[in-house]
Amino acid sequence: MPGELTEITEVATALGMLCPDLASAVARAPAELHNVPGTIWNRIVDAHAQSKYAASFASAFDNGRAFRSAVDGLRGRRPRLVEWKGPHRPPGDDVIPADLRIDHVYLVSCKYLSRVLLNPGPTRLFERLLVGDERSPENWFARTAPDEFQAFYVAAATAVGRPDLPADVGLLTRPQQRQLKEALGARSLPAELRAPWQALCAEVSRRSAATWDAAMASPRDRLRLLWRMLRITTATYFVLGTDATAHLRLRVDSAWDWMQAYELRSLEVAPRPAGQPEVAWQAVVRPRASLFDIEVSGHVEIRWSHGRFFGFPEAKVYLDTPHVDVPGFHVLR
DNA sequence: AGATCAGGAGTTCAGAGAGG
DNA sequence: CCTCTCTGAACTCCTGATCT
Repeated sequence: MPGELTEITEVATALGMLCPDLASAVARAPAELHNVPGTIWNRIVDAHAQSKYAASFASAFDNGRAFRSAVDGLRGRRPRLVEWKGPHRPPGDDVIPADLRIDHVYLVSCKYLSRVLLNPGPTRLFERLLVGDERSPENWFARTAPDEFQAFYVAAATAVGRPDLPADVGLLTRPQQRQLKEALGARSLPAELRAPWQALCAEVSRRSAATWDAAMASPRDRLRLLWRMLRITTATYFVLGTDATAHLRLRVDSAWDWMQAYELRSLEVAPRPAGQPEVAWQAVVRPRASLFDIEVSGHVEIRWSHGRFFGFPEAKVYLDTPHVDVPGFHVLR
C-alpha cells in the first residue's frame, strides 16, 4: 500500500520535531500532534512494530529533528502545535505543497525529492501555463499531430492484424484501446511501427514547443510558469525529503523572496529528439547580487501513462538541474 | 545511471436516472 | 423541467520496474 509509506514519512517527521526518540513517540502520541485520526495512528504504531519500515521511520524522524534545530527552522524550540494535513488535496492550482504545519506558521512538505516536478495534462501545461485546474477532453496527440497519429494508428492496427478496428483513431472505444495496447505488447515496437512512431514524436514535440512558446506572450507569463513548475508560491515553505542517497532539506523562497533576489532573463523551450515526444525547457536567472547567470533546465515528456493508445497522454515535467542549484531553493541551515 | 515504460490510488468530471 | 445523487470514466500524481 503506497499510501502507508507516505503516512509514515509525514507523521514520523512530525514526531521528530516533538519527541526525543522514536520509541517514546510511538508509545504515546504527543498532545501537540493534531489531525492524525486514531485509525491512522494505530496503523503507524503497527508499522513501527514491524521492521519493514524501520529505515523510513528513522530517516523521517531525523528530518523532523533537523528542522527543529535548524537556524532557518525552529532554532531548537519545541513546537506547540504540529498539524498533519492528511490525505486530502485542496483544490486549486497554486497550492503550497505542505503536509505539516507547525505553530500555524511553518509549512513543511515531506515529499520524496523527485526529479519529476509535476505531470499535468498537456493542454493545461502548454496552453494554459498551469493556470487553473480545468481538464481538457482532447487527446494531445490528435490535437498536435492528427495525421501522424492516424498514420501510426493505421500501422499499428495492421501490424496486430485488427482490420475490424475503426478507421479513425478517434473512434476507438475504451475496450478497443485496451485490446490494441495489449496486442502491441509492452516495450519495443514492431520494426514497421518505428518510423511512424518517430514521425508522430517529432511532430508532437515540435507543435508542443511552438504552442508553449506562443502561450508565454510576456516575460511575466514566463516567470509565472517557472514559478509554477518549481512550486514557488506566495509563502515560504520547507521540503524535508530524501534523495536516493541522502537527506535533502530545503527552504523554498516565496515569490516575494524570489523577486528580491533574482531576475528571470529568459525561459526558452525547444523540441528535443527522444524515444517519445519531448520538449526541453531552460531558464536563465540572474541573481541581483551577482553578475553571473544561473541556468535551470528540465524537460517535458508527452506520454501515454497507461500504455499505447490507452487514454490520453499526459505531460511529465522533469527538473534536470540538481535541486540545490535551483534559484530559490536553499539548503536548510 | 538515465531513459523509457508501467500501473496503483485518489480526486474530479460528466452523464444517467431518480425524485421533486 | 430542474436539481440531486450515484457511478463509471477520466485525469493527475506518484512511484516502481525494466531496458540500454
